[in-house]
Amino acid sequence: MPYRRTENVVRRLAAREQAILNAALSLAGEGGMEAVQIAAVAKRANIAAGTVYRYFPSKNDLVSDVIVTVSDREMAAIRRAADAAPGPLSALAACIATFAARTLAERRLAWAVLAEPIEAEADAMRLDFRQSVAAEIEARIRAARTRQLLPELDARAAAPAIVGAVLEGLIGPLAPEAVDAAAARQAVQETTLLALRALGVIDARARGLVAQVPLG
Amino acid sequence: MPYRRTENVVRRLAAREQAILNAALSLAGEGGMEAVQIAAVAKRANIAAGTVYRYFPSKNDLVSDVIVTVSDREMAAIRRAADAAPGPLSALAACIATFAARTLAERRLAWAVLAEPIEAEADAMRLDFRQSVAAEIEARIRAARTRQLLPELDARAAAPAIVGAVLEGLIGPLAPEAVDAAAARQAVQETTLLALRALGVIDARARGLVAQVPLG
DNA sequence: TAGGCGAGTGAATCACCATTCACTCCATGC
DNA sequence: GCATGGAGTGAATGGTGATTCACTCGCCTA
Repeated sequence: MPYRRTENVVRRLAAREQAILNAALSLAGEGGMEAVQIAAVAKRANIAAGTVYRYFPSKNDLVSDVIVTVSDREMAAIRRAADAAPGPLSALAACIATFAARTLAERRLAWAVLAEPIEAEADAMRLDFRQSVAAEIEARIRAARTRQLLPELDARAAAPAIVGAVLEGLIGPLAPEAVDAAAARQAVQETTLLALRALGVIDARARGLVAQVPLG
Repeated sequence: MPYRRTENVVRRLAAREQAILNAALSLAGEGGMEAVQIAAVAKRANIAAGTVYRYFPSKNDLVSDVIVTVSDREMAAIRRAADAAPGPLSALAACIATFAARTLAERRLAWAVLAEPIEAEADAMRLDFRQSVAAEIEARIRAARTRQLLPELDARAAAPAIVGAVLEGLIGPLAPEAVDAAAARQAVQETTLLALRALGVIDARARGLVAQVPLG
């Protein structure tokens, strides 16, 4: 007769799955996706390599889950910031600035999850994430355009470009290193301004659109 | 007594090295860096795998050489286009548009050489390439700023962002596919306009700065 | 033309990791 | 208590792909 799952066991299983996910996440945050190796994840989660496979069918599934986890968290933060803004234009600004600030705050993880090419299967999740960010920006652009707050432009094409500009400008290999919090804040503001100008907002700074920079 | 290298031999050796480089380049252009495998390169160059190692100490060296080759060619094209422009602002526009157009014309190769993470050693060459492009753009921005043709901005930070916007907007995974030559031309123009607006050029189109789009 | 250098070869080796599986052991259910 | 389901283990396996090396053979020198 099959055993029933004790309350205790259920909790332990869930905790262990979470531990594996956390281990993978922290490894990705430290050394990029290449550091996410089953042996390393297992070690960090204090279990044997084989045990990982009791929770995730394959490494790809694990990596996918890591990406989805990060994606959900980040998208929620971005939407929250944008929704809290007083108008369409400042929502757009908040959207970009939040994405920029949080990305910069966790450079390595963001890079691993957004930019590093990986196995095809997990790659789909990464694409979803990028797509979500771009879609959100695109939606905010359209909202602003509807109210005549932006000049005519191709939102569908502009959104990915904005994502690229933020990533490359802030966490790409050529991006100037932000030494301290002030420098980081400054970099986020500059990048947001650049993005808004690209979309046709000439005087964002004067209008106070980039004043409120989210933490990270 | 060591043999001297006959004229014929020298030519054959050079030809073979070139063949290997070309094989690697075409493979990268078709399937990205992961397609650049010693066995595949050797096969395409009609030689044995071991022979590759008579010409390149390691795969990394081969990949580095591929990147340098592409980099030199592209940088020359970009500089040529910019230098041929009538003024600083149109030089800047030409610089960006040329980079964009040529990148789009060879999406896969450009992606392989500019964006795909690879082994650390070869990665240095890739960085050099990105750095060169960004530096060129940065220089053109400064030149335009000197003549008061652009508003105040941090050229050092803006240049990488422009590179990112072009890459992501044109050949990134989210970029709209350019179906035909007209669509490609259109996409390059849009992206260039976006970049110029980001830098504070409000009426680039009206001023005809993006009219002349290089081929590819 | 004989002798021998060194380019060319490609099967074997090495390294790196994901994945498997025969086994252990603890908690469950009677 | 005792039999047993199933989580946990980690050494062994397998696949992929770079790199090596003992050997062959064509071309150069004398």
